[in-house]
Amino acid sequence: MAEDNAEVQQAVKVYKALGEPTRLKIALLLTEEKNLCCSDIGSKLESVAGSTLSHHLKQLTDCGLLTLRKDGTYIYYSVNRDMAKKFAPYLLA
Amino acid sequence: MAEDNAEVQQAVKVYKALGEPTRLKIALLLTEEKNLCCSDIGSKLESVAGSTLSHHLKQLTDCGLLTLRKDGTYIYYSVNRDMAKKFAPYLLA
DNA sequence: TTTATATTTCGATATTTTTAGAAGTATAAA
DNA sequence: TTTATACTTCTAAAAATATCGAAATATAAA
Repeated sequence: MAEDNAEVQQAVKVYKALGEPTRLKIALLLTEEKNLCCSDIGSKLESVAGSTLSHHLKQLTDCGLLTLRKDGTYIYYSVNRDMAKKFAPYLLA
Repeated sequence: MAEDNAEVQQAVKVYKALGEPTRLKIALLLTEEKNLCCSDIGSKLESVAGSTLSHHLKQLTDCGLLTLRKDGTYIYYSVNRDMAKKFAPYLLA
């Protein structure tokens, strides 16, 4: 299949990441306010275990939608706007 | 949560639909060539059972990404370009 | 009316995903 | 060094999803 290339696989990953309510909310939170850390995000969601949140953030980061910056024990996340623009501009609207 | 509204739920559905390889390929096929029917699509994919294909098409239709037109025993599918533009312009690129 | 074709629904299984608690790692603060 | 905080990894269970074959439905063709 012609479409079966690396870019399509990345698109699948991005859409899979966004196709889950908690993760979409995280992505939306991070378009409103950049540089939130894991626990900031956790406090803005309702009852998500830290380990669960960690998995979600990993998935969003692995697909390229989020970038991170480490500072001490904190990890600050932001949205990669180019990725959002390309695959999901709805996030930025 | 402020983001927990109907539009976000629709976005989740759309992204969930696109976050699976076969369904993303179907969506891409239909942006290249509109008005394909279920069996046309099946013949362009590798080994997907008709019943499976039917489920995928239902999911893509239910989220609003595809429209359909019935003609006899055939059902012709097309991409809803406004939806694609809003949520996943990558499809149209 | 019988037969064929296109698609859906049902029933069941296999796989993937989500979730969370416990334990682990890493950095910072006391 | 001890203690605390931030986050990750491990393990395991529960929930959701994908898949298919068989049966069902619907329309068209013979």
